[in-house]
Amino acid sequence: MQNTHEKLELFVKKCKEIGLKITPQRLAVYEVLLKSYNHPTVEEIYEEVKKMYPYVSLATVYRTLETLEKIGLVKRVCFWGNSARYDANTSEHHHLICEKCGRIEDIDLEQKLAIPENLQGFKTHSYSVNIYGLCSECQSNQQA
Amino acid sequence: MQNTHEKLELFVKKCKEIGLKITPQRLAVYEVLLKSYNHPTVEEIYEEVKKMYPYVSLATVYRTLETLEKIGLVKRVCFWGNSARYDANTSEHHHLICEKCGRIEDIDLEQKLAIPENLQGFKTHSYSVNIYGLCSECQSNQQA
DNA sequence: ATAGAAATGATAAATATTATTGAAAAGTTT
DNA sequence: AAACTTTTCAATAATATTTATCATTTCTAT
Ligand SMILES: [Mn+2]
Ligand SMILES: [Mn+2]
Ligand SMILES: [Zn+2]
Ligand SMILES: [Zn+2]
Repeated sequence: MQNTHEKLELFVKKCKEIGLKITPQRLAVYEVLLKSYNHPTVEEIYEEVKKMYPYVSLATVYRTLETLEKIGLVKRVCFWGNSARYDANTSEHHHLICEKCGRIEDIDLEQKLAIPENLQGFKTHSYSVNIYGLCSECQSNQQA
Repeated sequence: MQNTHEKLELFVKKCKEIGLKITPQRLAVYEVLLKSYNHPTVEEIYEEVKKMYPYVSLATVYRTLETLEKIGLVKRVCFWGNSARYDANTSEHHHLICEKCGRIEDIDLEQKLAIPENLQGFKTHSYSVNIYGLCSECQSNQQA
């Protein structure tokens, strides 16, 4: 597992390769996402970035996330609620989702699925497992 | 596997039990979803319902889908794009998603995952697998 | 048939996302 | 370095999606 600093260096390297400019905003958006483990919404990332760059625009955050996704450094996750959430952890991993509050946690599943490369005409390349349930907090709230 | 008619009867029965009124709009929305196997968006369901009830309101479709989900007759799926999609197939099954065009197909995976009832404090109750790839149509388009 | 409760339709409001645009920054050529 | 071209930026406008409001209609039990 790489640390934030190494990941940021990788980002800089990748940008140079592709010919993307390394702007403070891009770095800030990526850094915020690297440091957050709760799969934040665009709005949440925006609020965090604003602490460093108060004049940043929400549209810039949207654009940057789109760019980061395109070059494969972040993933868009969208299993709950109706706003997109992002994840800087691009390694194959799975999610535990609270159906009450929407909390999304990473989970490392030992069990692996063997997915055929071709399935119903699709050429497959990855899979993800979402496990649904109630987080501990929501469980205690429900009892009350 | 029940047919549409049986499912609609079950719906009527369930409504009576819970005290929900059986309105033509509700039946129409559910019927449209029962007959569609492509996980349509709300807008798509609305367009279909309008063919039967030209004066139906989009808000009613949203409301009805929410109600149907609440009583467990439909599921909201949201893995691609940024509008909700619905599925009247509530049995445990999984999905094949084309990352190019967003097509979502059902898939019957023989492999099963054994999910512990308790995981990281969560009380789990179900899981779903999303397999990502390119549909056959998008594969041929890409070669051109 | 009537009354009361609940649902609908039309529309407004709220959220979420994308497109546009002019300016600034960076890169190139001379 | 100046002039020119290209890329990116930020702000805003525009669009898309979802939810709330409320007067009216419909459903259901009596
Ligand atoms: Mn994750
Ligand atoms: Mn399905
Ligand atoms: Zn929760
Ligand atoms: Zn496709």
